[in-house]
Amino acid sequence: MPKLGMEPIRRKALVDATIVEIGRAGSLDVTVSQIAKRAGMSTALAHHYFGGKEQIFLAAMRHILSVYSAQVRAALMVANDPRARLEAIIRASFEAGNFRGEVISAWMNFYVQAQTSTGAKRLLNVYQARLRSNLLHELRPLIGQRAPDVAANIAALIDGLYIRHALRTAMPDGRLASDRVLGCLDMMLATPKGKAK
Amino acid sequence: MPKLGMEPIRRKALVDATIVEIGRAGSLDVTVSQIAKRAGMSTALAHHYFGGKEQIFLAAMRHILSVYSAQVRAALMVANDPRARLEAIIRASFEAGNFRGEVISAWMNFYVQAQTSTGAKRLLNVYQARLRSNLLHELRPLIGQRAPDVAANIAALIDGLYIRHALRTAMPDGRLASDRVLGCLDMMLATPKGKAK
Amino acid sequence: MPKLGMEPIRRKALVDATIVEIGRAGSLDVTVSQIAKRAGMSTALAHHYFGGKEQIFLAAMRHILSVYSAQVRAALMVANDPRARLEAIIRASFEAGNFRGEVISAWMNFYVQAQTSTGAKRLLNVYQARLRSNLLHELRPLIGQRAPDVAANIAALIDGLYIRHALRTAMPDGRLASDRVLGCLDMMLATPKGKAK
Amino acid sequence: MPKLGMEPIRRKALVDATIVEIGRAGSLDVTVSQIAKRAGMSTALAHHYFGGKEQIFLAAMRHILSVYSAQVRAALMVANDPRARLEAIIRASFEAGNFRGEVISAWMNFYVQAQTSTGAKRLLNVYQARLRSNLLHELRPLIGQRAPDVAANIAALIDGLYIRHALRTAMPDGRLASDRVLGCLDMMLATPKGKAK
DNA sequence: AATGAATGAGGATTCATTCAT
DNA sequence: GATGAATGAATCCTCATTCAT
Repeated sequence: MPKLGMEPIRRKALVDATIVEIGRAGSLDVTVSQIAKRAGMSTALAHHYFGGKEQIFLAAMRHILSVYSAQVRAALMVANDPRARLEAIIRASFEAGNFRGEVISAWMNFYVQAQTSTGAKRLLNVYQARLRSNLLHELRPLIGQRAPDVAANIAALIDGLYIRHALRTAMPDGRLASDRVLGCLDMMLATPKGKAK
Repeated sequence: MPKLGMEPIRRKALVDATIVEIGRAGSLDVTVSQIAKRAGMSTALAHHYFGGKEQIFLAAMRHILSVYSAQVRAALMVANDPRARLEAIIRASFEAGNFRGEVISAWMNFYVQAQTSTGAKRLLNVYQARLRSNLLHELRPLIGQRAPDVAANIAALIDGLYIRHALRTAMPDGRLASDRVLGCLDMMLATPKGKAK
Repeated sequence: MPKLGMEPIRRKALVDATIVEIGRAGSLDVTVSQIAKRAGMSTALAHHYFGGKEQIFLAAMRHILSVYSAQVRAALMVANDPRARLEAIIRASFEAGNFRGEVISAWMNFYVQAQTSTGAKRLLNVYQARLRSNLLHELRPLIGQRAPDVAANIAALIDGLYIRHALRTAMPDGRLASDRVLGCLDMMLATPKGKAK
Repeated sequence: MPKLGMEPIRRKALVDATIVEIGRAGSLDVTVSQIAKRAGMSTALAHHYFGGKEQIFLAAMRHILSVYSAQVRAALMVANDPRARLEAIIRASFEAGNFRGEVISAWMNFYVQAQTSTGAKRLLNVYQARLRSNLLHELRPLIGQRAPDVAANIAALIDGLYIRHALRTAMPDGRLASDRVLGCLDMMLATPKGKAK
């Protein structure tokens, strides 16, 4: 019965199961047992492949971030001018795949876990840095020195919209959210330096 | 040792201890035992006064929100025109008392807990609604119909800046954060309807 | 506010509350706190008057037994011949005041407590002995040597009917129960020694 | 140490340990810890196999009832006429295996638990119904319409003798007890309808 | 007489993790 | 590779009881 090359399959199953379970529970209070059961294996095997609970969580996080990254990259490919590329980055953040109750919940929880786990903290820092650098790269040609400031605003806005949906009052609507961010973006692009006030 | 009228004293001690411990741990994985010890009493007494762990957490949350509320109200008192009042609301959000590692951490955790606990969810909804209504009230005289949209942007921005500080990379700096929000606010106030894009 | 002669009032309140609470809970898993609250006083006072939980239970038991005793004595007063007196004893056992869900439950629980508490055991032994002696006293004139045997049967039958109602399937009906016992009694009285089989 | 197929072994060990411990304590105030220790395992494992304390108790009860059932069935096999079968049923009730201090104690406690636990209540109802139906089945050919009445008497008598031994004044003697019930039975069988009184 | 305050001890339950097979 | 077996440690919570006032 031992099959060859089971490892990647098992790992993937566990990562997927972890995200689902965190989403379902709405918190990191998810037992290895639940995860393993959903992934169709014993807890012992889960430990065997990942070494421990924290590492399972980290792998799940890494997965979410890499999916998000890939989406951004793909969107950037097909956009031609800076403004279009900014839009691509922003829309990718609220893509249907990411901007779902489950993933929002997992995301929030990762922020909490980052308080404790250096691994989680590092991953979130990578995410923040990458988002900032992506934005900066497209903003510079458009607004030069004001780019860092606007990038920070946009990034905060994105995260803020995420957290505001963590309460699950209404179904998350990615289109609405990215339109809001784009509205702000255009406003900032249009405002000449130091004009306001 | 037993004196009369200990209840409010004990409750306050527990609430304070809870916030400190959540801040220290960076998560809600705080035991009643830790809280009680820091508050200088037995776990049994903590249970006696609050009934259970969740209620202790809720009380801590309620405390944080009410402190914040009081600060907003106080700031609104001394501000005379709408723009000043908006500034007051925003600055209150990043006041030194609130915008501290500990409180930010507690805050994030409450968002997570809101996924599970209806009590926590309700409290956060109250916070969001109150912030929105405060902003709206001052924005309407200034920009009329655009007020709801701008209010949503500002609110998201505030929350986003909070979450961005949850990683504790640098000391949270309230001045910087509120300046950033104010910058955006002024930009939005200055932009005539539909001009951008 | 300290009133004179409160002691008997408080004790009675506690005993009554105990019986009610045991009946309500259907088990001895009743906290001193519940009893004290129902009796309208603090747990500390309950301890002050009785010294401890077990003693409160014993007092409740003693009360039930003494009420029962009084009923038997009263019934015996007005009965003139042995047969009538036997009927009086039996009917008293199933009197409405005793043969109620609550009391049956308490009764059952006292049997259980007798396994642990010598006090409870002693009280139940007194009850059993008194019932036996009462029955014997009336049976002897009627059937002489067969009296001990018949007394034991009747006693077992009474207890058996109690236990059978502990499941609370139907409302306990004292009339039915005592008719049943009386039916058996008359059968035994009518059967000449050694006739059966 | 871990071998396969431990589950039934562990469950049996726990059930046995439960009966012993209830017998020893004379009450249901038995901790899972005590039971697990006597069964030679950790409390965690006990919970793993049974899910909780109440279920352990129910399993113990079910075991006692099924042993009793088996004895009745076995005894019925070798008895040929109704009277013999009645005797078999009655003697089985007081068989040495059942009519022991420990089991009597457990039995009494189950009656108490039935006040709270629907599972326990159901099991005792099954016992009572089965006993009644067994008795009825044999009594009908002998006494026809009087069967239900006599069955109820016999059943109550059996339970009454059990409860009377719960005080553990003397060693329970099954022979004596069943002789007493048989004596009553024969008396009832011999008494023509309505003759007494 | 009466009580609010306080706690130590204990109990059910959960869970991550390890191990032998 | 895979798992059932097993547990130690921890956690929340309850409760009888004591004590100072």
